Amino acid sequence: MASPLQTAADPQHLIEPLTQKLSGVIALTAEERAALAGLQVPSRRMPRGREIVSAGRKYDGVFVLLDGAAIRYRALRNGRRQVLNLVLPGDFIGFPACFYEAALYTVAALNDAVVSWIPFPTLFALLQRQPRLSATLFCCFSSEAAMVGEHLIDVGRRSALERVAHFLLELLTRLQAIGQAAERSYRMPLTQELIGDALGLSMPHVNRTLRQLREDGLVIIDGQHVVIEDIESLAALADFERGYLGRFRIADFLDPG
Amino acid sequence: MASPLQTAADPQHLIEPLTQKLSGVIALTAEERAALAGLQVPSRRMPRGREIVSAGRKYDGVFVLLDGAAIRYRALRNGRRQVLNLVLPGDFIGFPACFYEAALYTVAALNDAVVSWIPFPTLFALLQRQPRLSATLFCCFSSEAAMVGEHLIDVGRRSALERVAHFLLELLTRLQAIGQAAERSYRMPLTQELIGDALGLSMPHVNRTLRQLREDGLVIIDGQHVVIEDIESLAALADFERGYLGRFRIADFLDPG
DNA sequence: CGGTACATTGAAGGGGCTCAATCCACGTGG
DNA sequence: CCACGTGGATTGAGCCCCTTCAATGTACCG
Repeated sequence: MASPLQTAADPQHLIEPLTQKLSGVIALTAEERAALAGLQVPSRRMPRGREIVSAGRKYDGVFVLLDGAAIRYRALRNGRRQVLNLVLPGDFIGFPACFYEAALYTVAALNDAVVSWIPFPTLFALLQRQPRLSATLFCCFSSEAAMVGEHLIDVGRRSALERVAHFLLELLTRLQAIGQAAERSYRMPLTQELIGDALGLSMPHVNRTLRQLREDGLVIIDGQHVVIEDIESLAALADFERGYLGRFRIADFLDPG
Repeated sequence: MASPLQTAADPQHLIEPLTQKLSGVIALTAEERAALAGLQVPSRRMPRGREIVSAGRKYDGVFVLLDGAAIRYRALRNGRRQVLNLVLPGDFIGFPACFYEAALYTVAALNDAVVSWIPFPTLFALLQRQPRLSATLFCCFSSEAAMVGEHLIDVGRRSALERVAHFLLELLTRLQAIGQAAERSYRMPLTQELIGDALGLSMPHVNRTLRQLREDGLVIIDGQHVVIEDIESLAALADFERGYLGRFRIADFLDPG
């Protein structure tokens, strides 16, 4: 089944997760909102498992994930796989690889997802006309880079228990930011095998670690349903600081429009 | 001893490592070179060990490393430390943390270093007037983010031997790009302890791993002097692809000026 | 000459991996 | 309606890579 190309009947709706994300960084003017809405980007449905970006191919633009979830990963020659990050609605797909001759990583849909496509000429024209959006985009890219940085700290210098705890808390915070998590619970989009590939652990050990967290009364996990029982203790265990997911301060340096 | 503030008597010279780096992405016009040279940024000498950026503090701009070397790292509560990346001349200091309320990581000079300071208003004004430079900067940030990404793959899914091999090759490539390495040799700017903090290994094991690489005839290490004996075998061992350090392709999408 | 920083090497222990079996939920077709 | 296949979760046993702890070596410097 070929993925049907949806006509962008309602571009305002389609680009909305991105607009919402950007407006969390600076207060967007009406003109900027109009410029974003005017992008007229087509959206495309991607079935579960489909590769949205394939490592080694080249792309003349960036994708934005509008609905669903995806993972960015690299498959190594020895059969192992490292998941770099989880892509959630509003996130760009293609950074930082999009400017390279060949994509560095593969991005695959975790479940049925919707993505839109912004060609480079369109993107650069937008940024040239709306310099404040350009600065905001720097912030978004910074945020993604910071998440990979925290991820590196996780994998490099934390125990399995600390890693999983940190992972669960980061996911809670990110999902809350886009309204897909309650105060202490959410739906886990990854299998235990993928959690292992993200955290540099084997699947059996992910399972054992989750069991330990459960036995310690820190989390409840039933299938995909995750409940954080004791956020304080979990955050202490994981040395979790949500600063890197938080607010930016460039608004002070930009003209109001 | 307070760090002496140098008068920017020769800004063209001072900003040169950055200009050289940017001109590796796109061919800079005379106007763009002049705009960069006109930045009039003061440079400052940082003695070995000095913190250039301290985690938790806030900064109203970015630094550019002009000479020397530095590490970006996070010190964890449990006393451990993770080095995120090595900062070399021409690299920005402050990305991705610079847009946050508080710096996420600490950046410390490895040896006597020279940095320049670009306040946000100056930077944003430059980018607004020179949109091609803005796009080029996106590429530079992409490159830094990609290096952290590769670093994550290294630490998450490779053995100690593969990690160290990959690390040595990445360093060779990066130092060559700025003319600080010969075809197969360079001066190692990090101690074995710091290599361990970068690769998620203990110092004794870094030592043993280096010895193994030496015994296998892949590298020669004598103090700070590193010679890659067998690049092919080392690259095969490390699964090293230099693509992420390589060329960009945004030039096609930008007007020549 | 003593102190500091870094490199080197050994011994012992543990955290996480590998390999393997089992279980369960679910969908699908006979 | 049940047999079967499949994807994922769960659990166990054994082992190995890497850590921790510790001692020693060595160059450099005040």
